[in-house]
Amino acid sequence: MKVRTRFAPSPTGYLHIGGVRTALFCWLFARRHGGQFVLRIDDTDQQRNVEQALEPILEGLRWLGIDWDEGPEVDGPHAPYYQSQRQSRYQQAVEQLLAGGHAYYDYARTEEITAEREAAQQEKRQFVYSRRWRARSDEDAQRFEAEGRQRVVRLLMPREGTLVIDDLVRGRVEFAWASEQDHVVQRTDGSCLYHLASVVDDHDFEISHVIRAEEHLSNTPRQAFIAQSLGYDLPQYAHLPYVAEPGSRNKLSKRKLEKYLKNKDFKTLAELGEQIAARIGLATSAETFNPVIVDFYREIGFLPEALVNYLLLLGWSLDDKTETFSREEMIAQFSLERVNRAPASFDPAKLLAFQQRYMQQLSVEQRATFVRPWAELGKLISTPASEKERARLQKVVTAAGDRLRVGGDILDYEEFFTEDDKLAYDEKAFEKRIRKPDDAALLLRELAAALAGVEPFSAPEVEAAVRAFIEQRGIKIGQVIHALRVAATGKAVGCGMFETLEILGRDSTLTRIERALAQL
RNA sequence: GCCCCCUUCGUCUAGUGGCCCAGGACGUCGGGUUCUCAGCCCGAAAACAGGGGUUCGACUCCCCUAGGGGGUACCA
Repeated sequence: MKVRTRFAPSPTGYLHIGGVRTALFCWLFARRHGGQFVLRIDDTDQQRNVEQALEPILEGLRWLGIDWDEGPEVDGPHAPYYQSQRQSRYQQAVEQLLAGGHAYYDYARTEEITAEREAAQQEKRQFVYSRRWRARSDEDAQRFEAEGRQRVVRLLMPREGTLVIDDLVRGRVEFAWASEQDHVVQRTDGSCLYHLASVVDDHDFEISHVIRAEEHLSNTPRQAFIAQSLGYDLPQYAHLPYVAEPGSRNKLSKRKLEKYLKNKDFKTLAELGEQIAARIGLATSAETFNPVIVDFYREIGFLPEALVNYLLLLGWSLDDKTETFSREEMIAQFSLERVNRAPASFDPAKLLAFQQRYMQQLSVEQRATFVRPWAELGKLISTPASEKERARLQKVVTAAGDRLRVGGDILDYEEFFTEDDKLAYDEKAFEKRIRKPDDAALLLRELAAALAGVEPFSAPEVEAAVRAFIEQRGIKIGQVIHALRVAATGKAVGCGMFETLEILGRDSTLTRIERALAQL
C-alpha cells in the first residue's frame, strides 16, 4: 500500500511545539516508507487573512526541514489543499449521506437538545438524542418549518454494536456505538463541520495513515462512521500522546505562559530569548515569541537539527541508549510501534543540552557562519560583514568555543567589536578587581609595560610574558589576571585571557589598560 | 454525569514473567582539570501511583482506587 500521511494545521499564525512534533512524526513515517507527506490547511472557520496566518507555520516547517510533497505552494494532484475551498465537495458528501440513509435533517432547537442532555445527566445515564425533531418525511419537514424551525444535518449513528479500532500506537480500542451522538455535520447556514471535511479530505487525498494528536481518539468513531457510510476504506489510525507542560502531566498550552515561567528551566530559556531579541532589536510579544513556539528557536539561533532531534525523542525512542540521530538515521529507524503511549513533558533544559551538543559538533568555520547573522543584527559588525570583520568573528568564535550555545550568544562578546574608548565596564567587576585590591593598579601598570614588548603578540607569547611577570614578582596569576580581564574586556567572565588579548591585539590591549587605570 | 485513553528516577526513556535489590540521558549534588565562565573527566543521590489478585516468581498479566488527559459543541 502506498503510504500517505498528512498534517492539517489551522492557520493560527504560529507553530506550536506540540503541533510540530505531530508533523515530524507524520513526516518521518511517510519518509520511512517512501510515501508522501501532505499538508492540508484546516481553515473552515477562518475569518482572518489565511495567507498571513499560514506563513509562520510554513516557515517553521521549512526551517526544520519538514518538507511536504503536496499542499500550499507546491500544490499537487488533489488541489486545492485548503478546506475553505472545498465546501462544494463536502456538500456533495452530505447529500450522499442523506441519500444513503446515514444522516437526517433535524429541526431541534439548541435549547431542546440541551434540555435532553441535562435530563440524561441528572439521571446519570448516557445521553442519547430522542430524534424527536428528525424529519422522516417531507410532511415532517414542512410541519417543523411551519413552526419556524431551522434544519441541520445529523448523523444517524448506530445504537448498538461496537467499533474496534486497531490504533498503531494505542493498540486495540473499542467504542460502543450507543455512546456516540448524532453529531451535526452541516450547520443551519449550510456550512459543513470539521469531522465531515476531515474524513472527506483524507479519502480524497488518499491518506493511508492518519497520525494525529490523542485528542482526536475520541472523535474516531464518528469519523469512522462517516467514512463507512460514504463507502470509504478506513485509514490506519495512530494517536500520539500530547506534549505536556514542563515538569507536569498537564497538556502544554500557549495560554499558560505565566505558569511556565515559574519553571526554572523554562524561565532560563525564555530569558535567554528575551535578551537576544532585545539585542537584535526584535520586537516581541509573549503571544508570538516564547519557548512554546517554534519560531522562538529560529530567532535566537537554535540549530534546526537539534530541535528536531529533541522532538524526536519526545515520545519516541529507539532503545535504551541511542540519543543522537542524523536525519537519515531517524528516517531509517522511526516506527509508530515505539511511540510511547503516555504524554511526554517538554523539558527546556534537555532541549538546550541537545542544542549545545549539536553546536559543539560544528567546525569553527561552520559556527562562525552560523552565528554571523546575529552579529550583524546586533550591530557588532556591519551588514554585510566585511572580510576583516568575518576574520575577527571567526577568531572570537574560536576563542568562545563551547560558550556559544545558540547563535545569539555571540552577542555576549561585543567587547571584541567595540572601539577601545567605548568599552563599557561591569561596575561590580571593576570595583572588585581593579579599584579595591591595593596592588591591582600598580601591577596592571607594570604588566602593561611588560606586554608592550611582546613579539609577536600571540596567545602563547603573551602567556609566556605574563607567567614570567608573576614569577619574577613571586605572585599568583590570580592576583593580576582578573584585573587584566576587567581592564581589557570590561567583564568578570569571558574567553581565555591570552586568546582574548591576541584577538584584541597589542594596541587595543594597552589602550584599554591605560583607559581602565585612568578611571581610578 | 457518561464514554475513551494514560500512569517507571524532578524530566525524556529502557524494560513485553525470572537477565532488574530496575539500565541510559538531561537536570541536581559532590570532586577533579583551571586565569574567570563555559567545556571536559570522575562519582553520588534519585523511580516501578496505591491496593488487591494470578503465578514457584511480577515493572511486566487481571481487577479496583486515585491522579492526569480527551470526547460528550451548529469548535478544530
